[in-house]
Amino acid sequence: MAAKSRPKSDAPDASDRVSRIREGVTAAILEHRLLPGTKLGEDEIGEIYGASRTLVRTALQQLAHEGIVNIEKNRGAFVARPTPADAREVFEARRLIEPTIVDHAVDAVSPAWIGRLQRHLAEEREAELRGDARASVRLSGDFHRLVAEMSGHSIYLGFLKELIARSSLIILLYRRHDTPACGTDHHAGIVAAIRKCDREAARAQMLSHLNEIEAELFLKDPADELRLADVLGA
Amino acid sequence: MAAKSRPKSDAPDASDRVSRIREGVTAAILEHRLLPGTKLGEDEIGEIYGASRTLVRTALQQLAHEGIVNIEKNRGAFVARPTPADAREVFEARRLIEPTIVDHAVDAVSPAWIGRLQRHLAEEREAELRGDARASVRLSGDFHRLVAEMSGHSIYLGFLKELIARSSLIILLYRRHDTPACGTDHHAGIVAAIRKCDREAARAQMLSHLNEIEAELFLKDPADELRLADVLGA
DNA sequence: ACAGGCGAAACTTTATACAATCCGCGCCTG
DNA sequence: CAGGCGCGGATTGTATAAAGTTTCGCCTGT
Repeated sequence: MAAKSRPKSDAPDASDRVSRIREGVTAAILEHRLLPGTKLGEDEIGEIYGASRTLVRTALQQLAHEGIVNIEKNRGAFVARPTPADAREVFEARRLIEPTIVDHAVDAVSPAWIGRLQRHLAEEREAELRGDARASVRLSGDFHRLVAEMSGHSIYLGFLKELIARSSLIILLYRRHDTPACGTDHHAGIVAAIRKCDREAARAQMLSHLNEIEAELFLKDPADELRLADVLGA
Repeated sequence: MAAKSRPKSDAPDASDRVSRIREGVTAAILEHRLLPGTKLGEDEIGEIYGASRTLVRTALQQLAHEGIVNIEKNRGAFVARPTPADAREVFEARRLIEPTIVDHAVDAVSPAWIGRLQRHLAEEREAELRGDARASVRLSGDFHRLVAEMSGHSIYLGFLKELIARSSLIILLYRRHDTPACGTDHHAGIVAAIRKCDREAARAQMLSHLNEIEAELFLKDPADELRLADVLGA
């Protein structure tokens, strides 16, 4: 048999050059290395990744569809700058979806999954101890993504990926203090509830976790100085 | 053939051409004119819309991101063929999101919106009376989209657009009888509840409406003949 | 007659060249 | 001296051509 490996259509890493660009930019945004409003020139990115503008363009279009990049006609692509209204919508959606996700995660509980979750918690703790803020932020988002993968619902997973990426930008823009991005203790509590197959506790802890994150944000009133801030911020 | 490509004096938006392609294909899928598995050749579509493959490609990529088109590497784009498992996920997501959407729609109630909704109901009834199945299917989906627009939550709206498009494929694939796509009576009941600002009734009616739609589907067990059917169906 | 492999055609993918558009800067004018 | 106008540079949008891959048909060998 011609043992030609059949590449999965959705293999994120590996040989897909478009995916490499997309994930490189996404990682930079998730780690707060790219700030909202930053211009993402096609030639510039193409130079960095050694790719043609064609590939860069498709990657940027995908990111635009995910809501973390804005493409302005004849102007170019920019890292998105979510408004406070966007922020409220994102967190409301997360409060709706994520408790349901953890509920399904309980259905999929297994030693392998518990192991993956606990390994992830260890990584998070290590990054925080090391004071690596960038890794910390990225891993906090990855925790939520991991739970969504565990739930086995590909649609919820896709939605949540978008919400997490946008949340990263929101936290960067509107967080009050330099408090840790996502309390690791909360994550540990959620894992514990999942392991004990305690649905209600898991849902409740996820919900309060999200509420605490949003409570740390300072979301200006839309009618207030939002317009002014937006214009001046550009 | 080169002579034909003549840009109009004032092209409204070059990006609009991509949108026209995307919306044209989407409408064809929503109206059950394009069947799952149909190959969407780039040359073919480009010929139809008088556009270059570059534009067709971006449109198809957007549709792929919405989940109604599958792009297989080096093979091309095909209308998606949701599995029964996908169908269950889609309807579970809708059961989660749409009751919340109608809840928010109640907050936005106004004579203008009630008017739009009732005008839409009239359109639906007319199409059904006329026996126009294609318009009927499309309008049924449009009703849900309209309520989402009324809710004012752009994120929910974006998610729901995806879910509706996929639902259309699912209904086409798995509906048992030729029952009307979406009971117009249900829609009328939902509008009535919204108008009366009765949150609980609106949520409950939306939920039971979705349940009835899913109940009319015949979703084979995944472990059953799914694999076989998929292979033979191609 | 049938299985297996070679080859050509068609398609997607990628790169490059061209055209259109926008922003900034300098000049001219009032 | 201030403000408007027009030109130049740069960047994006689009089309076309080259390159790679898959698929299907045909041919040959057993």
